Amino acid sequence: MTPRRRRPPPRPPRRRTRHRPRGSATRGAACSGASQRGIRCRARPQPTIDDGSHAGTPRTTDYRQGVVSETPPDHDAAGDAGAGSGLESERARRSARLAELRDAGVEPYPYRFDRTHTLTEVRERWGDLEAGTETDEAVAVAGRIMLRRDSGKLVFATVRDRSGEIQLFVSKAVVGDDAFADVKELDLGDWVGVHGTVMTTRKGELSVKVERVALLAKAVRPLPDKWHGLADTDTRFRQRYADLIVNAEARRTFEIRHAVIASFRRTLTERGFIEVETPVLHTEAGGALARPFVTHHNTLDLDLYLRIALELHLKRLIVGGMERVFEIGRIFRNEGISTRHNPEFTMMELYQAFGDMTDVMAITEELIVIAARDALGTTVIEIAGEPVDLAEPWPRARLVDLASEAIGDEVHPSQPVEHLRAIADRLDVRWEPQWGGGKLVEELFEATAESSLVRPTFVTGHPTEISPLARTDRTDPWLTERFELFVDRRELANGYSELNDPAEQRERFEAEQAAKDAGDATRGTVDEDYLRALEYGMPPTGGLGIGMDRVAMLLAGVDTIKEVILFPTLRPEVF
RNA sequence: GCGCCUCUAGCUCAACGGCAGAGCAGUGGACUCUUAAUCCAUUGGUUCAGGGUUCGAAUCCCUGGGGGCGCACCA
Repeated sequence: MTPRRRRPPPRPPRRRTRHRPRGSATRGAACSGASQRGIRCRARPQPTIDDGSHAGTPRTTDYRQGVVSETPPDHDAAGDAGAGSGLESERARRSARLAELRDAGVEPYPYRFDRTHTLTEVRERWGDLEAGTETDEAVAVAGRIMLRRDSGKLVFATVRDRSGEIQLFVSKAVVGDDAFADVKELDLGDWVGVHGTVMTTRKGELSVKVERVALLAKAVRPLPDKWHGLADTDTRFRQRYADLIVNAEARRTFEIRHAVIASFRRTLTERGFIEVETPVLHTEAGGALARPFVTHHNTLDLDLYLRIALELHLKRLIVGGMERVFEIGRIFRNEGISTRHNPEFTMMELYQAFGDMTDVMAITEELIVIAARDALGTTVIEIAGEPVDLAEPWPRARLVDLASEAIGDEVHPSQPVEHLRAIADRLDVRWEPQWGGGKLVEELFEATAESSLVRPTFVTGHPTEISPLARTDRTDPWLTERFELFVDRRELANGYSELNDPAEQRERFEAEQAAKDAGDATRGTVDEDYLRALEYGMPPTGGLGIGMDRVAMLLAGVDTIKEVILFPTLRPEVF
């Protein structure tokens, strides 16, 4: 069992993403959202509804009576609102409670609350109090009410802040009748600020003995099931806020993601890299082979592309003498969506002057190993069910050798295309006539060898044809000094010795342009400004790109990119 | 884009051609040491939408919508 499987004890294992996509919270949300705007829930062709006058519509009438502004703030109204059930009556009941508070002169959405401790700080400081201890230590804490246990003249509530949870101990005898009644009116999901003293119960549960409770924000909408949380992946991603409230696994995943990115920044800064920010809006979409998103600037009346890579601007900075630069930024590719692909994703790219491919391979290993240590406290993770120690050296193998071995026949981009096409046909690999030997060899590699790369592996020596920005291999003119890092059959990183000869770069660009003109939309164009930059002289340089989402996936142990992106791209919800 | 799967109360799930149900949440009540508190009572449904088959449809068929998975594209 690896540490990353650690879960808070009281909860059962959260379901992994793919099982049972059940329930349809989306609809519920859609309903209430719509009714706020006076639109009838579940849009059916029913033209009499959308005129805003709901009085004659039986199904919408009853719960509407409870809505704040229309409700006389007394208990009867709250009672009426609570009659019936379902989301709308629940929202009405909670809203009516808001109105009552306002009427009583209480601001249900105060501006601030000064706390003395986070909940984990309380636990750290008083965690070893013996059972049945009362202290005079006054604290002010804040959090969301997650659970409540009501036993007559005592109420126990579990509140949670970002750091952790703690129990509130509310005694009628301590707070008085009125305040006790107010506490009983609190709902699961409400944010509260609490003044009290630290104590432990007879069974030893560390608690805050409440003296005063202030409502910090009312939850008008009920929380998902307190035990099962949300199961429907659609709802989890669309309503990430709700997912984060009820799903500890999701919170943990994004903590890991944060730790990984923070770790990268720290490591690179320590090694003399400067963090920069380059344009997202490009006039040419270069640096990778991918379809771009197109957008438009009105005043300039100019079509622009969202960047598909960071590469070309960063290398301009190497020309400018910045020597070591990196950027962690969002990239956009107008391609398919899958468990491994989101249209926008986060890439880290770095460039190091005076180095080559071997330097950036070393940095790749270092970055990921240190990130694992920082995020998980260990370098041992589980990949495809097997424990793998990332700290062990990662094997390196040439792409052509891996492909040849998997095929059982030597392949190399220098071979006649007919020969390579015949092998492709034999292996049922589909090819296109404009592909040269390099592209064919890459396709053969992907079809045969790639799926066996589970443990971290550097694949090196990609054909020149598919690597227009990488420097030619010093021992083989058909290949480049390039590597890709594969882990769990996924490409995680890509780096090379950067091509810095402006004349050769122009030839490569022209080949890209020709391929694009021939109909391959993913291919590149001639970037004249970049060529001009190279003409000023770019020192020998090693460059690297790492897909941060995929590193986060690897270290968080999740198998869908949507699990590491807070708000993944989805079709718009129908309200 | 193609194939397969899926959608039932606010949430988690039953019912699989014959009266739409449970747990949680909510509501009313009991309880001064609970831990998903417990106990008693109880509200809540256009079964994703539309059409069809049938005496009868949540269930079978068709169309549409959302989502998931696989393939393709890519990182």
